[in-house]
Amino acid sequence: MSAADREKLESITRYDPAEVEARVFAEWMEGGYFHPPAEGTADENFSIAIPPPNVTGALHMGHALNGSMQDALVRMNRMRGRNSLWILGTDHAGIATQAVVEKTLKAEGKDRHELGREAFVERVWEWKAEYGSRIVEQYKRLGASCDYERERFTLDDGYVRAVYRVFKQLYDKGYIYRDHYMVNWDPGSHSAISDLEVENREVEDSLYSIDYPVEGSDRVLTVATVRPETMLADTAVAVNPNDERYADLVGRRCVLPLVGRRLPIIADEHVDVEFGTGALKITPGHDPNDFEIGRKHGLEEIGVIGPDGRMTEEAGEYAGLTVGEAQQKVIAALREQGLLRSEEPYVHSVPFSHRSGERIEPLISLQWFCRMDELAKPAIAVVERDEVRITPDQWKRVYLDWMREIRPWCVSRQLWWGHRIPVWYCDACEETIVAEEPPTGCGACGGELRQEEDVLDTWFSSALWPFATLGWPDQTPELRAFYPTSFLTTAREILFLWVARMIMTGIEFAGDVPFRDVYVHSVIQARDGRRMSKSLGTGIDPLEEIDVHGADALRFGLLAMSSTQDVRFSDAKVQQGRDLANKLWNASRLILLNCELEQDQSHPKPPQDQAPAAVGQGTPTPQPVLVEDRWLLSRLEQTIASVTAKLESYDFAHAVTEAYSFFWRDLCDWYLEIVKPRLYDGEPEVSATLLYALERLLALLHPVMPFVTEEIWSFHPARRGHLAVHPFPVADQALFDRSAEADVESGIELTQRLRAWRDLVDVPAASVLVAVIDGVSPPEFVSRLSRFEFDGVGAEPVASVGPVRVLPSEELDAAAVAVRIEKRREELRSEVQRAERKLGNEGFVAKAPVEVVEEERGKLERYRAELEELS
RNA sequence: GGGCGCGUAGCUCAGUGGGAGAGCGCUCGCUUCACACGCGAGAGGUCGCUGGUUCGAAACCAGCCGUGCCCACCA
Repeated sequence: MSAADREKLESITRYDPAEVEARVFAEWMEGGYFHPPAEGTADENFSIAIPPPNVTGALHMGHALNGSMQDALVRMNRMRGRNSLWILGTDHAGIATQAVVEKTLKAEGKDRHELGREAFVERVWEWKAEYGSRIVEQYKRLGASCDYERERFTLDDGYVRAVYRVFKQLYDKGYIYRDHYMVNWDPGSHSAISDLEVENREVEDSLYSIDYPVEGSDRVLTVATVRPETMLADTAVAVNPNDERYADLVGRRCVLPLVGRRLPIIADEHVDVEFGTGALKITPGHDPNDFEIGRKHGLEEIGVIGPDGRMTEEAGEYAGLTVGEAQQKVIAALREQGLLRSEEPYVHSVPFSHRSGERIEPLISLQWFCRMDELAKPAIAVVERDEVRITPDQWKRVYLDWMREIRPWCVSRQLWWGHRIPVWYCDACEETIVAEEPPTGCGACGGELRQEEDVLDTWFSSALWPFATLGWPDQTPELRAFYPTSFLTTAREILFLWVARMIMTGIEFAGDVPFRDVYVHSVIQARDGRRMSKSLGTGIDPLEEIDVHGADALRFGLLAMSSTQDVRFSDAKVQQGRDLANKLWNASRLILLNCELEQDQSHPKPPQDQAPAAVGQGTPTPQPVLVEDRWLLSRLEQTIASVTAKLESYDFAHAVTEAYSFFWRDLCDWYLEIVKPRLYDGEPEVSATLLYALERLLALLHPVMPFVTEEIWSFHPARRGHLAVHPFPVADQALFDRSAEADVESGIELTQRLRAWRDLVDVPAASVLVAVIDGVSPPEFVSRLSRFEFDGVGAEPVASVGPVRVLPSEELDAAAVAVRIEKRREELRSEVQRAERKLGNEGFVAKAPVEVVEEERGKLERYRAELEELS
């Protein structure tokens, strides 16, 4: 070790992530480790496509958790020598990005219509150039080992080609079509949105009952509605066909109040006899159910509410009013005419735009749709057959249930920022042309063409992410080497929005599923159990956590928190991660400053050009003789086996806590304390064991805590290259040693009993007690770590702790000892009672497995013997 | 309305048929030559409630109470 390194290790007693992280990350980038060659096959390689964050986004806890999981797996596989690609990129996020830029325009006192489409889009690109890489930089802070050289954007040129190719092919297959249909109109973004972008919220409204006079009769039909203003667009009244009260009215007409239109009275199964009076006003233009009923019965579709959220000319005297104003005016008019029968408070669920937060206005408009049923079929089959495995498996059923009920997808959006739909219209001959490249003129009449104004739903392009990022539709080397990807982690909220659609498009266009494994991770909630959300102000900023505690601490904490169920964010877990990083640093200082490799086994620093994956493990496998060394290595190898298995099965929380407990308890609390005298003596065998264990432990932890492990590794005498590309340890079963484990663990147990005994009889911590051993001597360390000397002579013992007979001494207070002994007797009596009761149960002895019964008998015997001794 | 979860120590959570666990917090004791972001020792739980299955239940089953999420076109 160089003098400078030694000086650093000696002087820095607290790990400082802020000093380390940027420097280490730069070294990885310089090494090019995250940019694998496009070689080999997808089966040999490992790849993940990151769920692309919005360009407008900032790293939030969901990204951080998701990124920690993905990075752990990518790093582990990279260390195994596989070509590992984690592809990174951002989503153009149509509505969100357009909204951001519109806001900056507004601040300048302009709006996008003044600028015009072209200039506006130009403006958004400028915004993207300036701010679009923010989230990518934030992923670097987390330590994410993405391939930053292959960064993609859903609107870059190649990606647009993929989107147009897919659109065209779906159109040619007849899946994509244009129709006047009921859509979710979002007045906030002035666009249609898909069903999946709608969230229902409970709202308190008023339920109005209104009398519709029946034509040529003195009867009335009383209908109930929460939206009286839509009555202006009513085109029928419906009753249930089995409703005898109204059987005679079906086929007749009633008169629409305020408007005077004659409305047919129709019969439809949809109407609930029990609800209200059993009569339902039908507004096909502004209610999704009524729309269905209207199409079934061939009713007229009238629109009285426009895309601007105001009443249209069709609304007559109400034209120009907002929906709310119109409602008040309609109610006032009805009340005046005595047709308002009642008004009562009513709580029901109402659709809101997930994007803008505004209340959805259902209305009929001309939109592009994609029918999904045929695409869904194979996507259902692959999940049924587990060719795409969804974990935890309850989500498999959720996926399948949804896919089996899938409905057409409204893919057009009335925005300017996005993939402009590749459709051209000829006004001269009414020809519609769908093409991947802009056509020069109308093929039929040579007339001028104008392109569709609408853009595609953002999710239409993200659905292609796993293969479009690899260069599809070209048959690129990347596509061959990394498709299908290996794995996807996701929040469940985008299971339908994104995951299902990737599976469908992957099968249809890339010829295979996009990934083999989907892991649906839990949601980290705010500390108080509410949702983390910007608007609620409940978000916790991962970057602040990184600033304060370090990226490794946050990563460890998030993985430790993660679980199959949702959990509240735990500062304690992040702190545990920070403490772990610090302890790793300090334990490593102790080891590195006191251990040396045998001369001929140490290696020079690696040449820069050395192929890292080709470098094997640096420290030679030790051949330990002493029981504590064998114990440590046995525990180490078992931990490697277990942690690896847990990472591979996405059980991150248990993986990290198990590694933690091996390191903290076994290595630091026990092994290091046990071997300190040998360590300070410079004994070669301890050096060999510790350097070996440290190397393997650092490698094991590196996927979870890459920075601190890499930093420590830079001081390790066996280092030949970066840990990021160091071989990942494979458990060496030859080092498993059950008997060493049993011996050391019983020594540990005895040490703890002796320490507890001392504490309870109030012996000063520093004083050494004298005792003799009755029977087999425990391992050497027991005496030292418990501050007992086992070579006493003469005197009558004053107490027994296991095989240890404590001899009298000045520091021992006889009364305290007596109290302690009585306490132990109590414990033993209760244990004996419990065991006797159990063994006295005939059913237990007869039916429980033999080994369980035997174990119980053994315990009883031991307790009785100890009790005997104490009497 | 349908579906899926959850209810275990003061807090946040593990634990899925054989004597209740972790981290944090709390108490007591330690300036022990890696670390006070540390070391040692403790206290603390009728495992939501009620029944059932079993020799044995925190775990399995049923019901109830509480709580969270997803899906759904009753105005």
